[in-house]
Amino acid sequence: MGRTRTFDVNEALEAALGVFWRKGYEGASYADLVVATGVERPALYSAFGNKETLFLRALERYASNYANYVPAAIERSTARDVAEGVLFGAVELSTRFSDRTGCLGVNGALAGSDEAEQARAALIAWRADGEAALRRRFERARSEGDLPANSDCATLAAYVLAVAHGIAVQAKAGFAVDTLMAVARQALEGWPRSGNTLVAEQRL
Amino acid sequence: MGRTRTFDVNEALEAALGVFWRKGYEGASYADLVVATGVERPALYSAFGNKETLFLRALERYASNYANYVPAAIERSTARDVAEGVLFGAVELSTRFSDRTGCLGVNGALAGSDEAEQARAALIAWRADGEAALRRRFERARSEGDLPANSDCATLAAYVLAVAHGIAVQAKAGFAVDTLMAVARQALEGWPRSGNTLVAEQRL
DNA sequence: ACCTTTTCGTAACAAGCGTTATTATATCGC
DNA sequence: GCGATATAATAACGCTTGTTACGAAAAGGT
Repeated sequence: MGRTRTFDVNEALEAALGVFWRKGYEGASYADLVVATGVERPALYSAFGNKETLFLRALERYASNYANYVPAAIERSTARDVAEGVLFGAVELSTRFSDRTGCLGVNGALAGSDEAEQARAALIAWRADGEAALRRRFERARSEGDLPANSDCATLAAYVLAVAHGIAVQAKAGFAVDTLMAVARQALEGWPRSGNTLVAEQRL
Repeated sequence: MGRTRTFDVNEALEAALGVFWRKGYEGASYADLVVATGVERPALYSAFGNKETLFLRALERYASNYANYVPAAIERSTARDVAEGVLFGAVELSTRFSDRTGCLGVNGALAGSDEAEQARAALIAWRADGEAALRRRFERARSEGDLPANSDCATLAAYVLAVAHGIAVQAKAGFAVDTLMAVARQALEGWPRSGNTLVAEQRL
C-alpha cells in the first residue's frame, strides 16, 4: 500500500551514474543530480540514501553494465587476447559517450577532500579486484604454457590496467578514438610470447 | 615603503602546491590552504589572486621543480633512454612523498564541477605540451635512425605518457615503488628497435 | 615624528553544499 | 468512501565554500 513511485529507480540511477562519470563524486552536486534524473532531492534520498550510497550503487551499476568488458576479456582463450580485450575495451568505453569520456572508476575520486575518502577507497578496492582477477587469469595462462614460465603475472596485470587507466585519462582530455587505439596496440607490442614456439625475428 | 611581508611567498606557494597535489583543485579548500601555508586568507589573495590563479602558479612551480624529469629525459641520447627516463621519473615522483602520491598534473582536475573547468583546461594543455615535446624528440630520433623509419612518433609519445599517467593513478591508489618500477620496465619491453642493426631472436 | 603606503587578521559576505522537516497528494485494504 | 501508508514537492536547515570590507599594525621617506 502507499503511494506508488512516479519514477523508475533504474533510470534515475543510470542518470546519476552519468553525472558521476562526467564530474566525479565531489564534482557532482545534488543540483546536478536532480536535473539529470528529473527527481527531486528528497526522493533521491528515500530511494538511494545519501550521496555516498548513491555513488556506490552507481559504481555497482557501472561495473555490471559498462565495465563488464573486463570479465568478458578474461574469458578469452589466450593471455594476449585477454590483454587486448581489456585495452581495446578501455578505449571503446572511454570514448563511447562524448559527454562522459574516460572511466568512472578513474574519474570518480582520484583526488579530493576528506569527505570523498570513502568513495576513493571504494574505487581503489574495485580497481584492485579487477587487477586481482586479471592476475589470476595470467597465472592460469602461465601454468598452461600460454605465458612463459618466468612471467611476472602481477606485473603484467598492473601493466595492462596502468595503460587502461592512462588511456582513460587521455580520453577525458579529449583524445580521439584512433589515437587511443594506436596507444593500445603499442602497449601490446611487448607482450611476452609463449615459450613453446620457436620465434625468429629479423629486421633490416 | 609600506609594511613588509611576514611570510615567504615561495614557501607559501610550495605549501599550497602540496595541498593541490594531494586533494586536487576542487578538493583543496582555503581552510586547507591556510593551515598548510600558515598564511591567512586575505594574504593569500593579495599575494596570488584568487584560487584559480593560485593553482596556475602552483602548476608552474610543479612543472619546473618536480615534473622537470620530462625535459631532462628528452635530453637523453636515445629514444629508448628518453622513454625510460619519463617512465622511471614518473614512478619516482609519484611515490616520492607518501603524503602526496601520484602526479599533480593528473590529480589536479581530472573530473569536477563546472567551476574547475579552467583548471582542467590548464592541466590538459600542460600535458599536451609535454606530449608534443616528446613527439618531436622521437621524430628527431627517427630522422637520426635511432627509431625505425616507419615509427609512429605521435603514438609512441602518447603511449609513454599514457603509461606515466596510469602509473600516477596507481601510485595515488597506494601502489608500491617496486610494483610501479616493474610496470615501467614492462612498458619498455615493446619499444621499437633501431632499424640499422640486425636483430635475431630465438626462444626455446 | 608625522604621513603615506602596504600588509595583517578578524569578521563578515552571498552562494552553494548535503541533508531533512513538513505538508500535500496519491494509492491500497477494508 | 475512509483510514492507513508511502511518496511528492516545497522549503528550510546548518555548514562550508570562495571572496572581500574593514580597522589595526608596521615599515619607509621626508
